[in-house]
Amino acid sequence: MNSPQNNTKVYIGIVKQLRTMIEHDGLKPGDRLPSERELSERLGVGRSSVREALRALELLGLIETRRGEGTFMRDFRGHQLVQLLSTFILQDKKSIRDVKETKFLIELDCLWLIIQKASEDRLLRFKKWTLEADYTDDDFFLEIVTLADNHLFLRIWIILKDYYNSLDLEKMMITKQQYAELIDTLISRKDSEVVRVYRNLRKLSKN
Amino acid sequence: MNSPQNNTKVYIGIVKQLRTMIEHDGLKPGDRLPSERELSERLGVGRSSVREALRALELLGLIETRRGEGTFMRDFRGHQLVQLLSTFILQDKKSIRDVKETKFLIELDCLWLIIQKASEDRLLRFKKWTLEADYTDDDFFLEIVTLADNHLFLRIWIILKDYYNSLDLEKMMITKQQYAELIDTLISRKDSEVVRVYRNLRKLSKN
DNA sequence: TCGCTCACAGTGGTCAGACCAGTTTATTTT
DNA sequence: AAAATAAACTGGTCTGACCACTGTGAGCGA
Repeated sequence: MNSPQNNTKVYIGIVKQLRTMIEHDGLKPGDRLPSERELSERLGVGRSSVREALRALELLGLIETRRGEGTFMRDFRGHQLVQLLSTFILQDKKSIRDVKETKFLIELDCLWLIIQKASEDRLLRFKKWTLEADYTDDDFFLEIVTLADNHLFLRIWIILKDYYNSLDLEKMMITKQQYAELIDTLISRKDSEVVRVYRNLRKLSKN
Repeated sequence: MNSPQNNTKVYIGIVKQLRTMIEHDGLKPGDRLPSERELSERLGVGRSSVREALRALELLGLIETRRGEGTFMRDFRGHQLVQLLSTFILQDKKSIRDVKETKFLIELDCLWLIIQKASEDRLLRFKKWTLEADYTDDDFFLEIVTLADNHLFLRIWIILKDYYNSLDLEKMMITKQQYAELIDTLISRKDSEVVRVYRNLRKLSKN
C-alpha cells in the first residue's frame, strides 16, 4: 500500500531506516543507538538531517539523548507528547471539557474491562481491595487502568492524567463507598441486556 | 535571548515560544508562520535549532511545510503520528488486541455520549439515520465519533482507525439492524441504574 | 493598455565544517 | 597501584553555503 512518495523528506526516510534498524538489531529500552556522526556516514546523509529525525523521535518520547554519552532507546510512556499535545491542542474550554470527559470514560471502560475479564474469585478480591486500599485518586485509577490490561488505554490515560493535574483543577473527591457502589452495579449488570449486546458486537469484531 | 540553562535544550524552548506566539497572534489552521530565517533572527538562535523544533512539530502533525512557500498551521489530525506510534509501539499481538479493544470501546463511549447529550427529538433522527444511511464501517463510526462532540476521542479514534486499517485485518461486518438494536438498548437504559451511577460520578468530576 | 516572459528574491531542504560542553577511555604522572 | 591528566569520543549549537521550488514584478512586445 506504499504510495510512490516522490517528495519524501530525508529525515522521514531516516526515521524509517532507524525503525527497521531498531527492529533488526532487536534494540530494547536502555540500549544505545549509533552516534549521530556514525549514522550520518552510514546512511550517507548530513548530520543535521540525522538530528532532525532524532529530535522528532525524542519529542515523541521514543528515544533519549544524553550529551557526552549518546542516544538511547526509551521505555515509551506519555512523556513530552503530553505537554505538546496538551498545550497545543487543548487550549479552549471545550477542550478541557473533552479531557475530563475522555479521562472519565476511559476509567469507566477500564473498570468494565476488569469486571468482564476477571473471574468470580478475582472479582471479589478486587472489590475488597477497593474498599480497603489506602489510595489517592490518581493511584486508585492507575491501578484500575493497569488491571484492565490494556496498554493503549494506560498510555492515553497517563497522558490525560498528567494534563489534568497540570490544570490545577479541583480534584474529584469520591468516597470509597461510591466506588464500591459503582463496581457493585457493574458486576450486577454483568449479564444485563446492554452488556450482552456489547458482547455480541465484540465477538463480531474479533475476526 | 535564551539563557543557556543547563539542561533545557534550545529546540524545546523554541517549541514553547512558538506555542505562545501562535496563541498570542491567534494563528489558525492555514495561517502562515514566520520563515525559518526570520524566526532564527527573532529568537536569537541558529536556523538549525529552529528547524529541529519545526520538524518535531511537523511530525506531530501540528504544522505543515511547503518548499518555496513557507510553514503553515495545520488542521491537526492523526497524521504522521499514526505511522510512527503504530510501527514503533504497537508491534506484538497483545498490542494489536489492545488496539481493537480500545477502538471498540471508544466507539461505544461515543455512542453513549451522543445518547446522553441528545434531545429526544435529535435521538429519533439519529436512530433513523442509523437505519437509512448508506455507509461503510469507517464512515459510520466516523460520524458517530464526530457526533459525540469530543475532539479528543475523535483524534484518538482516527489514529486507531488508520492503524487498524493498515493491519489489513478482516473488517467487522455488522448489520444495520445490530447497530439499531444497540442504540435502542442504550436509549432504553438511558435512566438505568448504571447510568445513574455514572452520572453521579460525573457530576462530582465537574467541580 | 494588455499579456507574456523571465529574472530575482524569498522559502524550505540539505550539507559540511567549526566550535562548545559534557562523558568516557587511555595515558601519564605521582 | 592510585591519582591526575590528556585524548577521544558524544551530543548541542551556530554559520555559511548551495539546491529546488514558488511567487512576484519589472520589462518587453504587441
